[in-house]
Amino acid sequence: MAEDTMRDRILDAAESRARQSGYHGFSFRELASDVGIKSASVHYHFPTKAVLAEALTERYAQTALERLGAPEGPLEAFNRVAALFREAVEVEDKMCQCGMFGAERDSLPPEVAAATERYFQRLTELLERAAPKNPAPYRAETILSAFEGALLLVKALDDPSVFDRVVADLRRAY
Amino acid sequence: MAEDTMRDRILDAAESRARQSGYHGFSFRELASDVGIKSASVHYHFPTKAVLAEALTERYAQTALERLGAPEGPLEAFNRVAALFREAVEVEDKMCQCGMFGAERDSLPPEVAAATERYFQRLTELLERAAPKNPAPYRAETILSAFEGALLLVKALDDPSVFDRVVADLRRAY
DNA sequence: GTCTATAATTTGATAGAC
DNA sequence: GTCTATCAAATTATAGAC
Repeated sequence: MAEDTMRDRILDAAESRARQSGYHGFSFRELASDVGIKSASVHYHFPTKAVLAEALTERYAQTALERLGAPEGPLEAFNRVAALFREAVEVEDKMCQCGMFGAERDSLPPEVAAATERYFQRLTELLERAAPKNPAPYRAETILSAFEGALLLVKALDDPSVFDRVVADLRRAY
Repeated sequence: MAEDTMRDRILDAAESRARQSGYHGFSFRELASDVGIKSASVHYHFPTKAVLAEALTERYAQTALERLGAPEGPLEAFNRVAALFREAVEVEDKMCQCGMFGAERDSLPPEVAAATERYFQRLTELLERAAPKNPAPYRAETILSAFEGALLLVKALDDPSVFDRVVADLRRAY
């Protein structure tokens, strides 16, 4: 969100809409309107929707992974990931973008599906590196599932407070 | 899936496509093609897409809640819900339909959003009724989050085995 | 109930002027 | 880089014949 190039502003608009409506839920014309240009000009920056969505996913993944860094223990890893997901709920009131694309995966252009998969692979690795087999072998997948699902429940129930309860409950089981 | 009326066949096709691509990811023409009629004939059964999606969500919710019944203890409730979600992964290889619509909620027609919300409210109540404050107050939301998120991770990572690991991990923490 | 035909709008995408 | 203009295809939905 820092850079103010038109390319980034388009990606900002795309991220907002994709996280609310999914890949099939936004159009070039809507993005163009959001940033104050015409849809033909969006195609100058991103030739196809697949290219745009791939760039969007890469940017989202890079930003998230940079913010997480390399936590040293299982608790710090848990807390950092929890803080990251909490921001999606409390600040942006939206799904995780990769969670949205992950759910839609089978109807996504292959390069977008692949970029989405890479994000979750890296997130899983980051968590497992911080908590090797402790307290259980696949705890990383459970934590990610619970967080992604908590965002989903927040939207489905229209109740942001669900997220904090799930995190507290999960922390207790840690 | 039992009744063989055209109405039910259309809903079957809609469910399959909605669980793969979301509300914005399927069209009347595709459904018509799936069941061997023309899109105008789909409109005879469901005047608008919103009406169709609402009926679809009601049917999905009713089927799921009937199958769950009224489990007597927390373990039985956990096992029944786990079995229900497992079927979505192993048999149908698709998202939970209400999970999909829940994620897309803010871009859904209001009646579809409302039907989706009701499903999760009832699921939560069912779990809380079976496990009152045991072992923790909001465990029901955590379990639902983990299951919905596990389906999402299965799709995102294209790895069905994620689901069983998450369930095993969750059961351990029970 | 299903069809043909069609309306009105939107979609992703391209050509070419400036 | 952004525009106007345009395209071919797809979208939800309706009217009316059979």
